[in-house]
Amino acid sequence: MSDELVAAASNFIRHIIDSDIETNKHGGKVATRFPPEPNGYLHIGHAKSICLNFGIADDYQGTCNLRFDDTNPHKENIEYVESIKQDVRWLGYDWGDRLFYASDYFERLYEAAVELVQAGKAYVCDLTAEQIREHRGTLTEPGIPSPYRDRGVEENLDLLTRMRAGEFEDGSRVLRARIDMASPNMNMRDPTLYRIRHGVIHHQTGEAWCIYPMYDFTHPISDALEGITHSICTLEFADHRPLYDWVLDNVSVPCHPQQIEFSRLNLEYTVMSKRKLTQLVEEGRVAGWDDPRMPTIAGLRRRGYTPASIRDFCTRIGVSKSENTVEMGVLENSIREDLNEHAPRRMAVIHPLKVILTNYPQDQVEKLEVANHPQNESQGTRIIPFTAELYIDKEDFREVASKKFKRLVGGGEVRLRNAYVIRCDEIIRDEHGEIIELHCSYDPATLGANPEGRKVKGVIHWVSAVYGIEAEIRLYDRLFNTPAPDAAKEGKDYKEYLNPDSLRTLTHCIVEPSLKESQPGERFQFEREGYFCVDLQQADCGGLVFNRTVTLRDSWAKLEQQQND
RNA sequence: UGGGACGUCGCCAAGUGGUAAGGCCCGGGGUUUUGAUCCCCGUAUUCGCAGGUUCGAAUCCUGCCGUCCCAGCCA
Repeated sequence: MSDELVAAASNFIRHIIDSDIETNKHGGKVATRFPPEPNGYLHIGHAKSICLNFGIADDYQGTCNLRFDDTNPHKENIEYVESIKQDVRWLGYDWGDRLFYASDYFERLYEAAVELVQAGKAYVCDLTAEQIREHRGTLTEPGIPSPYRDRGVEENLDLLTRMRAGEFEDGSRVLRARIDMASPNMNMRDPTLYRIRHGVIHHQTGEAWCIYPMYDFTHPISDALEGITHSICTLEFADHRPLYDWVLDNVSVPCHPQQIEFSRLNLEYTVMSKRKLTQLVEEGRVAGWDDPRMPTIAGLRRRGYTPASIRDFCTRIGVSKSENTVEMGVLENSIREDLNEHAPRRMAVIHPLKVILTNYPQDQVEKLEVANHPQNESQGTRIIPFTAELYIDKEDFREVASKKFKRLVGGGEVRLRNAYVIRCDEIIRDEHGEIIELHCSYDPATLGANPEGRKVKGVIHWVSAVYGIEAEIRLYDRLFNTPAPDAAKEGKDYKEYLNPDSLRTLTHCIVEPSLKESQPGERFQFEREGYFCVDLQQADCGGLVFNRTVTLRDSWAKLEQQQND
């Protein structure tokens, strides 16, 4: 994290913490937590929360716990637990010995429930889920009390004990808080505290329990038991804060953490809800949670994003309470900035077009020593073989083109990057008129020197046809073709906006020979093309596979686009 | 029509009564053997709207408008 120059932006949460420290509200301590539910993989929105919580802990010499909110064994599993730990660690954060599970507190949670019952503040309710819903009222009408609301303490205690003992079926009873059925806040209309769940094996507690506490009961108590000072969550929990405070005010806990809500991240051209991401995975719309098109941490990692770039992104987008949708350009800027500085340059031809240098000795090989980074000598050099047969990219040749096209045209000259200036003398076609080869001549005086008496503007990349190696290159684009797939029009499903061209796989690309030794996860800039990384899962085909992380900025493409409009 | 929150440049976002930071995007110019990078320069007389208080308001008050969230035995 040493090269993070971007200072942590001022935000309203830090203001609150500053003032709490000033007034010694929590004894001057700062303790946060990141509380994921292990029911899916982490995504870039979670990264925002991770950076916020761990970042605050770092900056205030406080602590940040990793706590799994594992109160719903139906949806949770150990694979998710492991992936979450891996992703948080990969992002560069360390929870030290402060790894917790809400399930660590099941016994104490149960004691707290007993305490509420004894105080007449909770009761066992025999209504069905549907009846409870009917009794709850609506947004504009108060609810009506459950017929079981005034059960005696002893009966409630007995029933709760038997719920725990497994005497009742799923759905037959719940424990409810006794608060206010007429509250304008739905969350306060006698919320459910415990439900019965037989037959599920919890990934941490196994079959020890058949009743499981609800989030609204678990979260405040877990926070308090861990001595959390600032319990940061997203906006949709703001309505739950009165309940959070009610729980802490009505059971015996060591402290009363403060819940603060901020707005979650939305990103253009993707979806962020766990439900939708899970659906994309389960329906095979993508290749898995780590598909490079996914906004998951695992997907971004496989795409080639660095932890530093994601942290940088998170500080750039800031933290506030307003609804927001961040443009992809911000994320792309973060990774480009990192990779521009750190990624070694290489040459790779994505759409090969053969070039034969007719005046170059046909069996000669020149070993050109080339810089790995144009602005950073410390990255050293490498050797690239130059031969009479080369490949250039089809996109870099046009038979005829306007003056604006600064690449190779029929009869014209262009600079081969790090090598000679060549002239296109002849265009060779197959029987269908398709261009299959270019015959060119090179100017021997132009290696590391400008040609005499003329200016050659264009520079294109190339790879020796003799020494180049074949590779598969996967070009990724946005997953959806509309900026807000979530805001789908009436009757439209977000999946209808899936971009059919989000992945283009090119199998016969030619890359320079030095890439043969590259390792999974290694990142490069393919000059004039973009940033690529060696696929983490490459192996299926035995060969080299490169994923395009992001293109280079391309003012030529922009110009051409404008001309076409 | 109940409750909670939010509205500052195309997208984020500072600003907390003293005269609109910054980033991304965008436009113009320069350097360049990556149409990349880098470097300059430019981009809100105005803060959802309307009133009011004040010498002075994005910041305070009143009213209005718009957007988001809430009726799981999910988190």
